[in-house]
Amino acid sequence: MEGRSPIEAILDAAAEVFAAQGFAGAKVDRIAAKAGVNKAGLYYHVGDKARLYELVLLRLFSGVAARAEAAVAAEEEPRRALEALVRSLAGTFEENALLPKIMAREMAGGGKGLSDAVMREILDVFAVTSRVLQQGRRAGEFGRVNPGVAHLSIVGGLIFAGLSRPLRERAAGPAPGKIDDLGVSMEDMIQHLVQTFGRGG
Amino acid sequence: MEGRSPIEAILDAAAEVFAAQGFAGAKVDRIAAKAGVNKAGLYYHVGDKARLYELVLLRLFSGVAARAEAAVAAEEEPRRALEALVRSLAGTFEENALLPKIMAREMAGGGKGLSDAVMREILDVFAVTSRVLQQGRRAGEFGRVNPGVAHLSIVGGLIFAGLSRPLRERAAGPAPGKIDDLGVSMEDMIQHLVQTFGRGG
DNA sequence: TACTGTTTTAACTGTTTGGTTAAACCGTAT
DNA sequence: ATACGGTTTAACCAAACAGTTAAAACAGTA
Repeated sequence: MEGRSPIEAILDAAAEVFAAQGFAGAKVDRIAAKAGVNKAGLYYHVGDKARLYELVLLRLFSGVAARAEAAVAAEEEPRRALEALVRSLAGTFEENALLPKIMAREMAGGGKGLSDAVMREILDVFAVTSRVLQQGRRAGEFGRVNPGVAHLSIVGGLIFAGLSRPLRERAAGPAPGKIDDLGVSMEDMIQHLVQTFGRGG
Repeated sequence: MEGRSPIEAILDAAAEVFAAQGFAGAKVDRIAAKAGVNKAGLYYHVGDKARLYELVLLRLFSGVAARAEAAVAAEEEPRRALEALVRSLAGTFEENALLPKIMAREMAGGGKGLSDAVMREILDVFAVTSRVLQQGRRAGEFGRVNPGVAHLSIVGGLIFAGLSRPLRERAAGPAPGKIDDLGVSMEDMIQHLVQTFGRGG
């Protein structure tokens, strides 16, 4: 917690606490302490708790669609584009594990805390999925699939797989060298999704 | 809120509030008010907030596996058994929409609030999926699929589809007669899952 | 050094919250 | 009547909490 600006430190700390405890469970004092600033400093730099949450969400979600878009654009073949999309999303969710957590919490709450900007980002991701599937179908390589179903399956599957990992590890018991808890790795999930939607329906 | 026992009224109210607001966001006074009892009465009948939450979870999760089990047992043919399983789970999640919400929140929190009993129930559901797939493969009707991948896809897909509905409706805008928000109905999702895992990989 | 604007901080405030208490209430058996 | 278990309730409490304040520390700069 040294080189970054205080705002960045605050947003990082806040994202962690919001993800782990939820909005109501997150205590401003705790976030400030984790960020290494005084609570009053937090209010000075960022604003109140609601604004802090909004900024955290924006930071977490912004760029997800662009990243997926770029990954897809780098591929010509539809099947490769689909795989690039799935891997991009999986990478996003894995590198920034706080995003799925906060997303899950928000969805449980009906998405009341999602600003229009965040909603737009989410829709942009869906647009990428939709386009990839459409191009694949036009090229005669993919079957006819409802793009909404595909998108929900891909995003839902990846998020659910990531979030359920602690549960699966717990269920597997204290097995010392066990690599893939309960026999499911993220790679398994990715390949399943690519195969499912990269083939006909 | 008349015929039921006060405990049932309390647990019902608590489930709603916990699902909508999370554990920290749920206020005991609000739950008591919603249940039509005094806060002290709530403590008298149930206990403190943690115990209340535990009871709510037990009530929500218990029977899910048994119901799926029964649905599956009623079918002979593997493909029908798979469909029965998926429909049973979809029914459970739809009739009791609080379950996916609380589940999502728990997973975001690493499942720290899930008692061993609840974990066992979750594992029992997985066992049903696993068995159905195994029987289908033995009968030569299903392809080789990682049962963990299948289970995560089915449960994750159904839960994610259900939870994302408010978001999709919001994204679709105030369209008066629109039936299936953003073109995805639960039936679409079910049929996709049944087809995906009821065929070879 | 003195001045100015920014950043940091300890201390404080008003409210909300989980949880308790002691008294009142109620049906019923004596 | 009254004594008694189970139940309900208003009032209360201490701790936790989001948010504020006013003063101090700091950084630049003339």
